[in-house]
Amino acid sequence: MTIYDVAARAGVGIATVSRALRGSAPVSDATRAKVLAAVAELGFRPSHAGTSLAARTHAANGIVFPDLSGPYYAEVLLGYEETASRLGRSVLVLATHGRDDPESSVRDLARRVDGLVLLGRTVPDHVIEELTAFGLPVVVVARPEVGAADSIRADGLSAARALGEHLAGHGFRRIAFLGSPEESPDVAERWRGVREGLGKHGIEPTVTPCLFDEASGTRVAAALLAGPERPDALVCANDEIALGAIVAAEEVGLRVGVDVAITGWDDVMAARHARPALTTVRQPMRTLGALAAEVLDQRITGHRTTPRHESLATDLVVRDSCGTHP
Amino acid sequence: MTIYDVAARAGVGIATVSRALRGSAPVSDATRAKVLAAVAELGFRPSHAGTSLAARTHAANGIVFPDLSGPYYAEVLLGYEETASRLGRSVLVLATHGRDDPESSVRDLARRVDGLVLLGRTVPDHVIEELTAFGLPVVVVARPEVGAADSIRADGLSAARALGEHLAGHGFRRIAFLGSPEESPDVAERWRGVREGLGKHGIEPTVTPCLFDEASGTRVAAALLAGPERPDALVCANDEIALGAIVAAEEVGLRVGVDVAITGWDDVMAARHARPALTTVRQPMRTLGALAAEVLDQRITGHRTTPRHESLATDLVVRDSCGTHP
DNA sequence: TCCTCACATGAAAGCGCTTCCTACGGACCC
DNA sequence: GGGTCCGTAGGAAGCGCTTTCATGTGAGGA
Repeated sequence: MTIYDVAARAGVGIATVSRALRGSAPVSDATRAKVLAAVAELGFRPSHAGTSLAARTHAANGIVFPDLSGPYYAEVLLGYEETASRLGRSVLVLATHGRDDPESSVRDLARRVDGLVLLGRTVPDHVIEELTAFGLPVVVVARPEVGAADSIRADGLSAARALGEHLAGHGFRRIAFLGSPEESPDVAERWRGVREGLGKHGIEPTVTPCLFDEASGTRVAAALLAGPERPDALVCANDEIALGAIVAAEEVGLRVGVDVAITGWDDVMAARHARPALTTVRQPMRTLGALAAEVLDQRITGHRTTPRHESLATDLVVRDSCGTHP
Repeated sequence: MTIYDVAARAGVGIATVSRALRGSAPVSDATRAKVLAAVAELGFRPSHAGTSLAARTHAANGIVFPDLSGPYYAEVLLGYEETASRLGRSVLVLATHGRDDPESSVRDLARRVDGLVLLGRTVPDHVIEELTAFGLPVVVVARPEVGAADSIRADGLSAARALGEHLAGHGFRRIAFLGSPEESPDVAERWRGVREGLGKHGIEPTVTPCLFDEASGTRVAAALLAGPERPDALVCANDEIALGAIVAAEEVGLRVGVDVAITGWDDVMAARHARPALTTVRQPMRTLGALAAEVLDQRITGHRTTPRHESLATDLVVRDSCGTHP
């Protein structure tokens, strides 16, 4: 079932079929009707490979995740897919997690899409620079600006400041931050904001490195809470750490929100169902994904040629884990 | 940067380059070395469209979700992507949720992949039958067998029976099932199992239709708990409904696990962080995805031509929301 | 020494589409 | 009524690759 069959059925040339279908050049109404009738009768759908080869376009976007576990990325993907498909593009996903050669995987992916969205620390900067230099539109999400790539991020600074001030207002003084600022710019920003917010009240928080999962949260929090200078507030770099920390606090008999405040980041579903409910920061993840698709589309279609850098606001969500409220 | 450039650089014909790269025919060691050197120097990577057109293959799999929200599907996708990419295939995702014409979207997707995985009720049976009749390998997940498609599911029957018996053992007698069995075979299976488990103890549960989200869970549970014959156990078709039901119970001052038991299904992250922690059923979602990729690959490569139908075991996870345990 | 054969290689024909270039009419103008 | 121009349509080239078919080369046998 090729364009030749349709052309033969409609009694026209293949060029005309192509034009009628794509609207790339004027076709008389009568001819268009004949073509469309033939297409319908034959159930013709253009071969993607053929189109792709001839038109040098893929009608597809890629999206690269460090990994897909956790609710965070799923939401981003959802927003991305929704918008991309509305713009007529398919979505190819790639998770670099646990992959032997992420760079090569990303390069391969780059050969079959018109543009690429990269989330976080998936590949080194030089790979991104190469891709953009090659002319491929790239959008980085939750990652510092690099090369000619567009970038989108959630601005955590003001929310982190607000969080710091809020904790100080509750009277907490010995604040520990759980997370590794040097490993991720996002975490660094949160750390900085919290520090600034607390600084206004003359409080100097400490920082303890921690991986992004529950088990690490439990382990690190347990060590801190059993230590000599027990903190009275644990500010965690994400919700999973915080949920793990709540477990640790409960295990040593501390009342979360009373004896020790615990806060997270991301507002995953578990955050509002935890007891006490977790104070956290909500990120517009679906919007992040949708915006990435849009920004990428502008580049692909050539509607824009200068880099665009967007920053989305985040919201502090105060619940009970940072102290009960009147 | 095409195969011609490589051929010129290596001083051979393009056919030889193709053979050397794909191993489709013998090439002398010396020639192969020359070709590989040229490839490395030029940084050549074959055009996907070209390969795809000539070889009539896409080296890509599709996966179609009803929607991507919720932790459930993200895990399936993760397992799928991991295995598919290990098998050398890219993954194209499509979420039919909120789409004006899911059938057409799926058909379009089908034109650019070598095989397709469909989750749940994304498109009508006749579409699947068409696709398989056309020769496209299709695997359905969490959906009844259809046409020549392979199928993979999680067996919820025995876990549901166990759940029913467990609740009866706790002494609960007025059991309400929240979910719509007629809308989904999965839910029907859970309903049936719970009913059978309770039936052994002479208990006849009721069923109340409910959508798959928290808000619906809260609404339906609130109505039931305020009704004339207040149930003492709510068996929910998934965790989100159950988490919503917990909220409803708390709002009317009932102690979950004491005054009313509440159970879910899926074991999402929030289930173990809820207080009381949610009794639920764990499904091997990542394995489901990985198995789908493998089963699909066997069909694509032609290693298998007869349909395969797999059923994976699920586990009852007993926590505190169904009554405290000694 | 000549012939056969296996093996390695190149030329060329597609794969299904887009698009440039050319050709054909009919309408319009002088 | 003849020439010009515009709108429409077809022929054919080419996108980058795979693969068939034909050819050349050296090793081995007679």
